[in-house]
Amino acid sequence: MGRSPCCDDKDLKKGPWSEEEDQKLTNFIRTHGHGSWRALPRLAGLNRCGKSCRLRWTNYLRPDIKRGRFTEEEENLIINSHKCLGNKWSAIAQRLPGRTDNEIKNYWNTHLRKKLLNMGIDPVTHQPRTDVNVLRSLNQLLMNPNTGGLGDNALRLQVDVTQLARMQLLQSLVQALSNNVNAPPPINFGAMNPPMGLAPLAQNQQAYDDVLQRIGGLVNNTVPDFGVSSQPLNDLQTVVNAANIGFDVKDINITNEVGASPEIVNGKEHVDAINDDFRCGNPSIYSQFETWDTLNFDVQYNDQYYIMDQYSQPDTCLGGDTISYDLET
DNA sequence: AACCACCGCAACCGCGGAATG
DNA sequence: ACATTCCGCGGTTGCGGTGGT
Repeated sequence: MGRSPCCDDKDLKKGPWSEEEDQKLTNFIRTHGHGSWRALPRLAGLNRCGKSCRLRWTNYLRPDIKRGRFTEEEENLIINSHKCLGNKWSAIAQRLPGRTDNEIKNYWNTHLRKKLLNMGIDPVTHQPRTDVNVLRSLNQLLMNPNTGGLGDNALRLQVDVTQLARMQLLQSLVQALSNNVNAPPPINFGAMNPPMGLAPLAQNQQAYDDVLQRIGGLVNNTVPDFGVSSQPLNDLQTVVNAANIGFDVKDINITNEVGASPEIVNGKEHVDAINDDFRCGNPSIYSQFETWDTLNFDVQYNDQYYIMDQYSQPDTCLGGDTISYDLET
């Protein structure tokens, strides 16, 4: 019931589109718009069903479609969006101008899924994989003499396992902190880097990069609720303490470059009530977080203060969107 | 050169829900 | 309120290209 008989006609052509068909479809839509997809094929002189025409147009012929390889930024955006939205390809596509849901879906299934699996991350939950197969392969690598037995690989694996345990501990910790129903959602750490040294940032490029990456990782994999209290700040500090990164979060604020007047909440500058309420899991307000919002972190490290700026994607923004950051003393 | 396996991608299929009568 | 039509979405398929043997 309620099903379209659209493609029942056995005389309708299926399969790859010819250049002539593409031309007919493009010309018709440029002149008349697509209107009713069902009526379009007849009006345009095409022996196709409306559904096939719509698909060909939206996935291939549309003039604003971006071709070519996905950039690293696009990859990150897809992964971050997938973390929050799951397989909502059309919703994800809205955040990548010029990319179609079909293209993103294909790219996910052929590249990104495997990439995450290779990184030991479950592409469904975006959590570190702890399933039997992973443990088995870890065990095999540890025992296999061809991989050096207890050589470099084994040591690296030990570090991985330690990191895994550390992450699970941290996640449990934050979970416990979030028992209050009014508390923000638990923070998802994603993959963590090995602990950094404590050398002064300015004299240690690696440490500097690690802090950037660690903060980026924390925020990037977090969709913090910057709600009407300073609770998220407390939570982030808790995380920072637990992760033993070695700096103090002094302030968090969001500024907005698209016209909203910042307001002060508990001494913190916020964009507005809607943005403050922004959180993962409520797609209806995703679009409220505007273009080029900036997330600022003031941090203290070895008695020095740093200002961390994180810029969102140049589109609507999900929490955790990050493409670049600057560190200023 | 021939065969095979794998991969990437365009296109199809079927479902759910909104719109319409 | 109900039946029917239409659209959009996510899952799946199958073809063509490519690389390995």
